[in-house]
Amino acid sequence: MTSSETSKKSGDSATKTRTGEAKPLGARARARAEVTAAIKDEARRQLADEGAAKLSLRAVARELGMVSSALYRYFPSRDDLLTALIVDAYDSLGAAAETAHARAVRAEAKPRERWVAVCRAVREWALAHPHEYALIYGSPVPGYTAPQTTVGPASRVGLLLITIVREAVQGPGVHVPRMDEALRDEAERLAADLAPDLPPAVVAALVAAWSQLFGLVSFEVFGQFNRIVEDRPVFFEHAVSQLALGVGLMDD
Amino acid sequence: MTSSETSKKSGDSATKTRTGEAKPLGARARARAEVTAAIKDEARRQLADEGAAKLSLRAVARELGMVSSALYRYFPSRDDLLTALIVDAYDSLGAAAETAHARAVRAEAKPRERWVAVCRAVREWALAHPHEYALIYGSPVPGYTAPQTTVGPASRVGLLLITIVREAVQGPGVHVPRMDEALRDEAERLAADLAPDLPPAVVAALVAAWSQLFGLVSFEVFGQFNRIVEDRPVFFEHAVSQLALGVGLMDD
DNA sequence: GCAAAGCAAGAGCAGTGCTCTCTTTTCAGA
DNA sequence: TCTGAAAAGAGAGCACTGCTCTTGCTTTGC
Repeated sequence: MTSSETSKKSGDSATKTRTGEAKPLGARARARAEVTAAIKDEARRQLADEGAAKLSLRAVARELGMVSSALYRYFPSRDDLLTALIVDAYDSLGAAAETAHARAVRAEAKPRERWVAVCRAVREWALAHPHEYALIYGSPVPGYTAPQTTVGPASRVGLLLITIVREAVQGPGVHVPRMDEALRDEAERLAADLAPDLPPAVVAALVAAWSQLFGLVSFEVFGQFNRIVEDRPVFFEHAVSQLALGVGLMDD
Repeated sequence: MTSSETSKKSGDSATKTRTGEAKPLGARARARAEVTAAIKDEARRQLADEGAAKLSLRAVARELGMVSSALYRYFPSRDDLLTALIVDAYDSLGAAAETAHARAVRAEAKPRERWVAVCRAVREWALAHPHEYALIYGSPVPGYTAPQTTVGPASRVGLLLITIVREAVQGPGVHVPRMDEALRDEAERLAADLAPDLPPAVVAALVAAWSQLFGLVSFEVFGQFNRIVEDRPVFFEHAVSQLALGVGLMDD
């Protein structure tokens, strides 16, 4: 079954040689990409079914009709598979947030509405993919080593929030929040690193709001709101709307 | 303290004679309590070393010089051991927070200072016990079933925050935050469940702040602030101080 | 004193991550 | 076009895991 598939893949790739385009990505590389994707898909399926703890390389291989040792040609360890899923999850969440933002921009929504739209997208993605969410915002699963590959995708939501505030500054303006004297140095450092064009107090509030957004989402996804908060969407929207106020996004 | 709790599963409530007098807990029950505690201690040690994913019943038994099957007399499964550790972690965190609160009260600190003191205690406990923190506020580890035993200890920090605000109401008073019309029903439900004597808008803000506090702590403990926030204590204190403002705790 | 319950030990089952060897398939350079 | 290297799959095997079952031994309550 697997052998027939592989041979089929290599067979239809022969048609491609005719075009001879710049980087035709040979049949072998093509097959490798497909198998890699299939492994990740199946792993994601098991992840959604049972959670990261129960994800088993052998079970993935079994389901794909290959022997477990073959899988190690694609991912050198279970943790590497998990890392790949983590990167994909960050990308998926980031894309969802960016799509929501783009839609809000297209609808000419006010800054605060854009903020809420992005937060809502984060929440809905998390509820739709709870185990993937747990992978990236829950306890660090492997022996705790966040590879460098994750830092880019991981920051997409944060960058989006910065963008919203930045555009608000150029528009109707933001109300710069009050800030303790003790925070000055740290706030200036944060602003220099993340958004030199924004007031330090705003950047500091932004970072705090960023983590607090995921506090709200995590509590809902991880069940901490069970038997406490009933109307979760309304509660969430109100909370993130207050968060927007905290970073200085006014109504107009 | 937890000895009566731990024995509830095996149902050794034979200690209650018809007199109902508290029995001095025979040698066997005593040994059982000691072994149970030793198992949990060793498990906690391994938890701190390697994290929940690597916690192994066999390794715990090996370290204690007993055979793995013997351990099942005390905990019917690995998940039950984890559940016991979860309950203990909630209790430990709750105790740390309550101690900090009591100290602040004794020092006649103002409500907002009490709030900050409790938040600081939560953060410091989490940084001191990252893996135990991950157990209770990270991804749900087992097949996701939070037993009823956990709800009591789990709410200690939340109750403490409510207490602080309640006492502030009786003192210099709180500034009731603005609230959307859409949130009214939910806020009233929350207030009825959690603190009927407080304004619904305050209770809703309280629940949000509660989750946001753990968002801040989780981001720090789980490494999301790495290479972003440098002066973590100052940043944290400022953020939770703003949180206190959000629930209406004024300076005086 | 005795039956019942509690407990430790050991064997064993099914499953896991991972490594090693061996064979087959594919691809690129002479 | 042929050939040798690289890539891939198959299978056996190691050390480990959670968990169950059976076998003896000890403590306990009547």
